Amino acid sequence: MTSPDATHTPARAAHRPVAASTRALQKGQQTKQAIVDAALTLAAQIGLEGLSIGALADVMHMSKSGVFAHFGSREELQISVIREYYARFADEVFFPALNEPRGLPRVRAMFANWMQRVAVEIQSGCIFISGAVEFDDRSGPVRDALASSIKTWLAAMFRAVVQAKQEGHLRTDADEAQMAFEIHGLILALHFEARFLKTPSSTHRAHTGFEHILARYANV
Amino acid sequence: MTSPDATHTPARAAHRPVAASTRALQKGQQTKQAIVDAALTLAAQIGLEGLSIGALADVMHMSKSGVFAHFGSREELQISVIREYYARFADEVFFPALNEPRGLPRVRAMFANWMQRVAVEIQSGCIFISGAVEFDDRSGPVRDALASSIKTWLAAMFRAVVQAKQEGHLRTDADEAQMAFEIHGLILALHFEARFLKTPSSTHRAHTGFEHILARYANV
DNA sequence: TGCAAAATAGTACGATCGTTCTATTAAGCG
DNA sequence: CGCTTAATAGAACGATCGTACTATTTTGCA
Repeated sequence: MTSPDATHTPARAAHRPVAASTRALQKGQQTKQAIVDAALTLAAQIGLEGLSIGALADVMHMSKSGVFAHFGSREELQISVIREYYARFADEVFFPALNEPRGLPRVRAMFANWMQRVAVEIQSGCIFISGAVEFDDRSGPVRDALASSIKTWLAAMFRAVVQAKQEGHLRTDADEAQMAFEIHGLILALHFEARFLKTPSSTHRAHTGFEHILARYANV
Repeated sequence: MTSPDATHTPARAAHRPVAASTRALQKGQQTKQAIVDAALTLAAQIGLEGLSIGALADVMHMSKSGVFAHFGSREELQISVIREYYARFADEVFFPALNEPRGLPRVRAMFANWMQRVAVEIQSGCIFISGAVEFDDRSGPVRDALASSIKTWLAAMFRAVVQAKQEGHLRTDADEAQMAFEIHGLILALHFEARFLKTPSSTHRAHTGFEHILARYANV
């Protein structure tokens, strides 16, 4: 899971807190980061399309033009939000799972981290899911950024499954892409039923579903 | 799967073509129906929230106020669209499956019809899915209408699974709600990966996933 | 055919949107 | 400190939104 876009802010490469290289972040950069943070919260709730510069300016106690100047266009703001979301997703879900050994343990860790994140997003909202719906028949740079981020993560999950098979943890006839698809379905059903329908048992259902998938694909 | 709202237009009770009872549909009623049809097409593409009366008036070659007068508010228009979508969904997915005998055959038919509909919606868009994302942290009558329709359908699917177990088609330890959840996940993953990511194999993946679920829950 | 009622059009309103342009303030370096 | 440049504010733009109110047209029945 490498960055889907090289124009990423260098300061956020490794760790969250500000000041990365020799020079500290300029004033402008840190307010821009603060704006993106607020925009992320806003977009998670009302969607990337619902995100408005005016509302964002209110939250930030800034003028519309002051916010706008940092991005130059609404699309660029949306793309910044997507990149920030992607970075946090990778930090919370993907990278920690690398501490687990290749194979099934890592797959389990990735799913567990994913579940944990979705559990939070039942309240806050998930930009990957809402964005996919909002941009599913549009084109342009925002859609591209979103699709790129999502594909990168799904590919990482797929690779982990492939490795599990290589390690001999899965049955020899296991279809890795099929397994990844079914896992994705569980996450989507969890998000749908928990966030929209407010079905309380959804988390348990997703966990059980994952065990069912393992029972099918894993060795003994 | 009964209607979630009794104020349904009586003319659409059984079959699509107009004129139901003794008196034919008044002019106003049939243009209203035409507006709802157009609104449904529009909403499937750009979402219930993206639906605007101005754009709808353009499509209909009518004035904004002419369109507006039929509904009295945008919310009422959105609710009409949801009801129309629900009615079509029931006609295409649920009712035909009742021709199959109770139990596994009917479950299979419901899933097959559902799949077939989603296959179409890969191009046109699905209001249940996009609506769920748009209204997942809102409240009000539109959300209520949407949630009611979706819950009605999911409950129908669940009942079919329960009947399958009653008929002895499922293993005695089969958890019906769990099975329904996993099926829902397949549909959501299909919609996500086919419509947004444009992964061509998604339909096959969903079919295979369903067979996996049957292999787990069904008797021999 | 004529007339009441329904259906539709037309216009206007306040709000909000993204964006542009210009002015003002704050920051950072010599 | 002073000066350049970056950062922010302010005002205005055209567009679009949902809705209200008032004509005008069309419909359907006596």
